[in-house]
Amino acid sequence: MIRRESIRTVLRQGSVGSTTTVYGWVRTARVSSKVAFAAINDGSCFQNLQVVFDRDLFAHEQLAGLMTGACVRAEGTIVESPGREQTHELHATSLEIVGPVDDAYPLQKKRHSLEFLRTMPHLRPRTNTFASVFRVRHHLSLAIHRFFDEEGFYYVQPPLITSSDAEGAGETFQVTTLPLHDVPMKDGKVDFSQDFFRAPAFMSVSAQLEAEPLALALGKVYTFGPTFRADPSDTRTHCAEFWMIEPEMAFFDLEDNMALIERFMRYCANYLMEHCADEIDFFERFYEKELKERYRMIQENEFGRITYREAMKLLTESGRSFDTVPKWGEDFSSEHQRYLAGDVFGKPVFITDFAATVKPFYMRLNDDMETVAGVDLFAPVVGELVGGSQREERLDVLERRASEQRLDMEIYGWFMELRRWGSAPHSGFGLGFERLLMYLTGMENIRDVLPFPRTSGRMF
RNA sequence: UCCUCGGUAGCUCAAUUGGUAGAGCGGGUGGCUGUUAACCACUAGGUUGGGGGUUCAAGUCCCUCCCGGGGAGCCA
Repeated sequence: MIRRESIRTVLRQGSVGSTTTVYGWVRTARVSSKVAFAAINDGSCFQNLQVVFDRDLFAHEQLAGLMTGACVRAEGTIVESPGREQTHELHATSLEIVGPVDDAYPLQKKRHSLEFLRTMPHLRPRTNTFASVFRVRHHLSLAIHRFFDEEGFYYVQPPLITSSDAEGAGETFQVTTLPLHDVPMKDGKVDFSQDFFRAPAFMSVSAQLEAEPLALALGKVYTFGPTFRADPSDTRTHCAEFWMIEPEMAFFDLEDNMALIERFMRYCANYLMEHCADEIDFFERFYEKELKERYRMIQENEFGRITYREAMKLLTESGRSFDTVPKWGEDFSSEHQRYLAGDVFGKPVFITDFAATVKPFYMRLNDDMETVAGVDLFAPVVGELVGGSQREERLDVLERRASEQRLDMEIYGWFMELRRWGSAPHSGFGLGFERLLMYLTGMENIRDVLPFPRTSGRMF
């Protein structure tokens, strides 16, 4: 058994005068004639531990192993530090170079570009930036589970392999065991009866369709899992494999839905402020100067609220010349989103009651017969964070809208049956986990908040 | 897929109208009585993304391909 204390434990609970053993990776080392210093980090917290070496006790060759990136074990006494930058440090009595590095080690103690670090996903977690991102990612995940648990939701796990392409979502990855060099054909088409499921199968692009039946039995449910999109879109906010949170609630209308989204965002912001203070300080210093203002905006203010109709009016009367002209019956472009969330409101803003033509068939038709009870939450910088709606619970209306959008009713058979027997008003939303993480860390590329990002054309 | 900007030492970047490729960091060697991404001295390190072209002469101009950043479209 390896005996050691984490640096987090040493710095937060270690008592002066006690001895301890730590393991960690060298961030930087300074050797002078009488004394040497090494800052080591084991990932347990943002701070490094300063280890001090009396040069009378350590051979020159041994200290030469304290190169940036080397894994070391240090044993010693915890003392108060005379230095300004840390309250405590470790006076070493022994040092072992557990995993040495040579001069080809690519990470230096100075700052690297994010582009360079993207080429080495196996090493970049050893940087302040990525270790912080992944610690925040952990805490945000926990915050999400806690929030929904406290709100009385059940965590459900819909399948990742599905039979249907969720309406409105993007392109799918197909799952097959058919031999790609010799695909069986029948009547000029692929013979899926010979495939694993005896039918075409896809990676899930949304859990919503499967979440609805669970909500209409358990009341309030949420999903939190990976989602796969084969869109060729190459942008800083898109990824082929990402995580989504998709709550679905019986007996929630659109107002209830929005109130839930607001409580959710506030809970996450509060939780991270409490658990990731060092990381948030770091991100504010190096990545997003207004980061804490962003948190305050979520914690202390109601989000903006505006209908699609009002938003269109605002855009057309703004006097701005947009590349895409805003037009009733069409969706907002990203410059429209940026204008509304960034310039007009300066905080996240709900857009509600969209023209029915821009939203999928399952959103509830409003009494005006031309808008639907959908809601999008646009945030400055990252754009669309949340998309949700009150679902259409009236069978006749749902069937009419589905046929208007020329959907294959066979695939949606069971979805229709939910409305045929014991139908209930219900709502839900979907939230991109990585986009939320981007918003709350200030990172501006989705590839930098995923440990091993998968994007079109690149597996790293 | 389209538009746009870029690719120079391991990293971050310089290099005037086309005229001898440099610096800081990192590495090596030595020095320094407690440093804070320490400091001082010396040193090694380059087919300027690949290929082709113009020119007496190309990192610099032209063509083409590759790779990366940003934007558009689509979406979360």
